[in-house]
Amino acid sequence: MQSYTEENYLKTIYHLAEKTTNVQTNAIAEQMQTKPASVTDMIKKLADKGLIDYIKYQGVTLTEKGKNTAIDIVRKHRLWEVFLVDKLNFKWDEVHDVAEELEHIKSIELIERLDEFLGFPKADPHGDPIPDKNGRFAKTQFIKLIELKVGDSGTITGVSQHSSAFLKHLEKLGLTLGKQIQVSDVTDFDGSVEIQVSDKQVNISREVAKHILISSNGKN
Amino acid sequence: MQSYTEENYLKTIYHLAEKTTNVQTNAIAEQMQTKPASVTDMIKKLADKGLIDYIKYQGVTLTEKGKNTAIDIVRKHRLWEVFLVDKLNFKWDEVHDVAEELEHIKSIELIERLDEFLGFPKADPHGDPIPDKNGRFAKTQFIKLIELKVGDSGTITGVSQHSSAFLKHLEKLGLTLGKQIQVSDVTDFDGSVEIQVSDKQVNISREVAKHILISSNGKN
DNA sequence: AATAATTTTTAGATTTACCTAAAAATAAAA
DNA sequence: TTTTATTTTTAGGTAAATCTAAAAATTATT
Ligand SMILES: [Mn+2]
Ligand SMILES: [Mn+2]
Ligand SMILES: [Mn+2]
Ligand SMILES: [Mn+2]
Repeated sequence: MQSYTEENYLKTIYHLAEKTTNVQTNAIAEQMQTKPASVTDMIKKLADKGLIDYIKYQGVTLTEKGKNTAIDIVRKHRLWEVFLVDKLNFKWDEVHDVAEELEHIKSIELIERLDEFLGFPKADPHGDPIPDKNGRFAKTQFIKLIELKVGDSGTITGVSQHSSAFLKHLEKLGLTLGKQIQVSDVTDFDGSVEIQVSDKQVNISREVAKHILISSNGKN
Repeated sequence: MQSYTEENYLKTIYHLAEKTTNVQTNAIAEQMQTKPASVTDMIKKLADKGLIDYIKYQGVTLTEKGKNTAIDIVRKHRLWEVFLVDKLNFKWDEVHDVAEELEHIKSIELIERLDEFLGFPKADPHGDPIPDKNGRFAKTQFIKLIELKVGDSGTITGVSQHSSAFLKHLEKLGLTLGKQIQVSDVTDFDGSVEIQVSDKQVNISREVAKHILISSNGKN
């Protein structure tokens, strides 16, 4: 059984490992909003418990056991987010912090029944995949909106940025999950992208376009 | 903002204060499954924070602020229990431990929306009243089943014992919340009570009858 | 290869929530 | 009203998770 804090470290390491192979002390510290010295302390403990492999000065990697634990927390986090949006009518930019707390509730039965109650969802309100109870993810095929060419179309199925500011911005532009879009122009000057959504033309910056994930349904 | 532990102390003190006016250190220790010395430490802290009034060797009482905090936790606990039973199909004897964890999730918005989602319930799965968001309880008029005379009838609206063993026993006898009952006999020998429920006759011990709460609907 | 910069670890403290054992206060019994 | 029993508090310590400041290891730059 892991403490609340240990669980958060494992989850952080898991997410960092999605980007870089070798997860470093400073990166963990930044993500956890703590100091590198504290991270070193916790890293030793997690290594002692067999949850991570650790060589001094060389960063850490999750063991099988550690990875399973992390995935389980990710599963809980995302299921709770679905609950908050689908059942309690929270907006997609309001759910993360509450889910950060709910993900630590320790009851297998609870999460099984919640999963069923929600209809075994495959993705959370941000399009992130929800692993099943065995830790398996349905594999998804995303492409960044920025990579689409003029004329390409697709469906918004995820975002790779979860800040409230970003999500509210998308909401305002009508760019929500499930929306059908088509790229109508790419501005030479600043690389901003003009897209067609629900019969409207909207212009989004390169920065925004980078963080919208599209499941492509055909090029032109 | 209180810690998880502080919240549990406040809730324990609140519940003990329902029974005795002056809540003693040993009683708190027993309830919290900890040692009196630890209770003294925490009591000092809560007094410093203005959540309880404390005179050395004289026990404690909740301040207005402390009482409000405690009631808020009771509210959350009971709402989550309703959620678990009504939405996730838990049985009434399975919800308490999970609710003990859920009650500490800190989000006013969450509990407001949960309350609404559940249809603003007035009682939890054990018949315990749920305070509204201002901490006010709908006043209820219970009488213990043991106090009924032969011929008296009423509706089961609560239990004053929450152990899984007791609740499962009632379940097996068909004595669940909302059931209409009538006392048909009281045995001289052991004081056990014979009651009529859903066209069946069941015999329950004095001990069981003491912990079933009835909203009386007329004597005979 | 030597020096400088960066990253990571150790050393030594702090805070929270516990504990045991012993002392002090209060309550009950003789 | 002493004596005894019970309750409560203090004294002193432990473990988890954090911190700052300084030392050590690694990596990058001349
Ligand atoms: Mn999230
Ligand atoms: Mn998410
Ligand atoms: Mn309960
Ligand atoms: Mn209850």
